[in-house]
Amino acid sequence: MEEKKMTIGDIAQTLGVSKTTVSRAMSGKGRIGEETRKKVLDYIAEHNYSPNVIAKGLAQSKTYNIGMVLPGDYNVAELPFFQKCMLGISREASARGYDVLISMVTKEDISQLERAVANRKIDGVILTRTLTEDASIRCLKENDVPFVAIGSTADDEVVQIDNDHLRACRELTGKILEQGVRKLALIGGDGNLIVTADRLRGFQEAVADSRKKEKGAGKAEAEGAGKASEKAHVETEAPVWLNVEDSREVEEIVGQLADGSVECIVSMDDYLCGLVLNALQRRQIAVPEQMKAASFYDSTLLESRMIPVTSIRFDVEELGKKACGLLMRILDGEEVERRTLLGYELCMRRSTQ
Amino acid sequence: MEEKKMTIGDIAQTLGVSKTTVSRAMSGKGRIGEETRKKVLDYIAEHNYSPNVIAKGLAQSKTYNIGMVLPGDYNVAELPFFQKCMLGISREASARGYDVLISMVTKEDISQLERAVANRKIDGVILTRTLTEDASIRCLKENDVPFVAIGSTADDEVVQIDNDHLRACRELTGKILEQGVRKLALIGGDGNLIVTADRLRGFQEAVADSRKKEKGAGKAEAEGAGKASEKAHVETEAPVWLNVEDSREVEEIVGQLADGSVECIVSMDDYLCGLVLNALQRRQIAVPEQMKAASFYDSTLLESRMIPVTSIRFDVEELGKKACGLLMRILDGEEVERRTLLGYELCMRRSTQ
DNA sequence: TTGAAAGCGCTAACAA
DNA sequence: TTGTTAGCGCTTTCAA
Repeated sequence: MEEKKMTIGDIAQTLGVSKTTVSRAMSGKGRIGEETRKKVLDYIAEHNYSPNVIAKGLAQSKTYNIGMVLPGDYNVAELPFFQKCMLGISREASARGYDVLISMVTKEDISQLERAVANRKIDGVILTRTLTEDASIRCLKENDVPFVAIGSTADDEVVQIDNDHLRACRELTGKILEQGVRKLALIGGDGNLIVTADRLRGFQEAVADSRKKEKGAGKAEAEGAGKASEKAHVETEAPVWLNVEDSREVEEIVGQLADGSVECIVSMDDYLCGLVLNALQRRQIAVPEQMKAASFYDSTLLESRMIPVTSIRFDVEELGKKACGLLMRILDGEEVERRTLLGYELCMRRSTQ
Repeated sequence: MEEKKMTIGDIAQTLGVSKTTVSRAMSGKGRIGEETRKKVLDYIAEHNYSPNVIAKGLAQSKTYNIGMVLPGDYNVAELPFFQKCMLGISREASARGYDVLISMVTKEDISQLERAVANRKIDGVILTRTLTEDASIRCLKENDVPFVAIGSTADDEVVQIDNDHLRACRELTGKILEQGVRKLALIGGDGNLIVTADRLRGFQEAVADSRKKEKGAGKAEAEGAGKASEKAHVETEAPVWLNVEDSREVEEIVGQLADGSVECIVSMDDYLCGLVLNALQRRQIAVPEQMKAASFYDSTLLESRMIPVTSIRFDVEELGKKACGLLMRILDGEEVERRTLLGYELCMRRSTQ
């Protein structure tokens, strides 16, 4: 009853041309008279016909769908990161005539992705995070499905894009150290994630850097001050906890740190940082006077907190967009850069003053 | 190079049967000899062939995709609700052989949904929220796309499913009133959302109810107490703020309420409640001693807070699953109930003690 | 510049 | 019980 059921054949018939002509007019491929072309396009516009993408896809062995792989784990999935990323991807895909199909996977179960691949429902895939031992990546490679990974991976064959977490964490840590804070601690989540490892390295590099500088300074001083510098090094040795999951663990860690052995706690995401702030508050430890805090992502999770929290901000929507753009280029047969690093923004706030 | 490119024709040929036979063996439709059937299925299993769903779809005018419509607004999209919902939907869909295609829409721009519909990429749609003036609903109706709405709407033609927010809010409010709290306030977000209206009504009904009871009690007393009861009524008149968006507004509201005119603030979602707790903390108002607080959703947003917050918990994954189940039944041509109300769980916690 | 015809991989009458 | 034959709506050689 709608124009909906109109086909390329109907148009051809009423216009007295062949289906081929109509097809050509729309795609712009192949020679076609400017006149007839206009005639067809006008008709199409007037009756707002839109072609059946499924049929088109069948003929071209394309689907005009891209798959987006999301974590299906309970707590992880809630992070605002994935939603923002989805926005970027879906906008970019939409602008290019693609739709986004989702597959929610866990470390153990990637059946949704496997199904989408086996059913040939997608032309390519965007992974929204990477694991050290990534079943999704294996699946995609085995089936020759083009994909790009948001996040980093050691596998050089993988087209990957991410914010520069290593540098971000190094700069953040460095800035805090520059402010005169000596004793830092780092708390992070899943150690299987490559970001976690990257941030850890950034953190450690900054700490080591500062130690080196002090050593230099120490040496200069040492000529008059003897062993004083020796102790400074030790103090810069920074404790790290990974695979931290719930508030119980955080409580315990904060308990251990609160004895004055540490001056600033860097958390690897806003959820963890929230738990840290919470634990501190419970112990009546004032931020930033008695303990400083810094975090990653700068999401709404911390927005509603008492003190503005020093944080790294990533433009996640842009990340999603760029990732999608990369995938599109791959689908178009272009060669693309294997590794893209996006920037970040350091937001120094009251929590580390 | 993979078995991937195998078609029903190849199988038919190597097995010396017709394509129809293979098709029948797989679908179970039409008569077919138990023997040949087994032969075909065995072959398929052995070579792990999986049929081309696109081609199948074209032949049946089906896509085996359902659309999921998500809010593309910035702050809203971050709510954990949608992620959980997505999990439920995608699990159920997957189990039934469907994939999930996403469309992110805003109040002004539903172009992604329109595209998916125009391109016939989806067999049906699940809306994850409803607006009073809903462009998505209009679009779906106009194009005869089957859909179910998560959330409520006045439109009786729409198949809708939701948790019973009205009762939930009424019970929550009632419980708090029963505890002897007199003066309540309600803070909510977008007044355009039907849930907002429902919760408001629940709140007001509970307040009115309690007033009525007091009136009854008041009358009994009145014989000896004169005008005392008169005042009690006035105190139960509860202030309501809707369309509250950011921390600035919340700060202002809490400032007004903190003069002792109100004993408990009910927030319509965890984000708002977080802002309220924040504002209270800033003013050194102790929860629950000086001000009680209650919220909706019981999400991780509040999990990392000092005090456990009284809240309504909804099983959102279940909601998504059920919604998807409903849609599947509609797609199968079944008649389904127009309105499904799911339960909730009242979690009374320290914040209202 | 245009059109006819053969597919894309599958389903579904209709025969056999 | 099985096979034949048309399609589904579009693209794409290959001729004209």
